[in-house]
Amino acid sequence: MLDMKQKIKIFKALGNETRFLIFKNVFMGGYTCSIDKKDKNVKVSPHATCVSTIAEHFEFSLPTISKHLKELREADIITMEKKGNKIYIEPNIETIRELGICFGTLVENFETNRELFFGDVVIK
Amino acid sequence: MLDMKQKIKIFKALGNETRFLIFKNVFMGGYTCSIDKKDKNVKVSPHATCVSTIAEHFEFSLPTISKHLKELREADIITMEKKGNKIYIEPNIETIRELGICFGTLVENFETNRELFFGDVVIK
DNA sequence: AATCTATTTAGTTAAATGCCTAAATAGGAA
DNA sequence: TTCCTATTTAGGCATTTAACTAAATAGATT
Repeated sequence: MLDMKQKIKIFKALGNETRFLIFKNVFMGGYTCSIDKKDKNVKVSPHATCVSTIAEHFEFSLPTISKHLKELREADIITMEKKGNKIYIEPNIETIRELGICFGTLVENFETNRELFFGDVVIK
Repeated sequence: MLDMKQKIKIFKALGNETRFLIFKNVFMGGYTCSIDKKDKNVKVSPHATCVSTIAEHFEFSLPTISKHLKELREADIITMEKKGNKIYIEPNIETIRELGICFGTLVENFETNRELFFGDVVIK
């Protein structure tokens, strides 16, 4: 389960438009590094992409995108795996699933507590 | 449904430890404004609290807490309703529910796409 | 070995953030 | 009206963030 520090890191990472869009970009997948299409030996999921391929879709410099990717990785919502001189990036679906569960549980508990223990009352 | 700007606002709001804890505090409820217990006419949910009551639980100044609460309200994850000279604060469960659904859908779609359309493949 | 490709690190800068105290506003009670 | 309570606004300051360019590193290719 995600602890508080980890959740805050994730929220911070996604609370910036550029990083949010990079994450969306990684998550949606759809374009792989162009070179890989020629390389028969590179085994990657079609979701995988690499730093410079992502950077192509943004106006920002490569170092800026690299730094953002690092923050997304530290929040554990993407993975970055080095193969050769490139880094393959994929969404970390497990973390996203856990986060979804956290919100679900929160909502569920809230409603349960409210109904069973409190309800809307007039305080006297 | 929550649009992108709204989601980013929510993540930004929760991506700061103080605000995360304030939100948790509001969400967990448990303590109402002390004065309300004496006032038979104030109709509030037991989850409701007010700015100064929240501030009591933090080391930071009242204006700082007030500013953080404003940001949580602008992210639409809490509500603030003025009654008399106090402001009653409650979690906005609807927004949290929607956010949970967003993550759930994201995970679901990811898996569906992966299985139906791609699978892990070797790119040639 | 020299070069090319992919990425990160370092150093700089402007803007945003998170905190503070003091003052202003708004409503309730004496 | 005056005072008290609750909250926000204003202004200031230190830190962090998000961007840049230039240089360094690491691996692949010639």
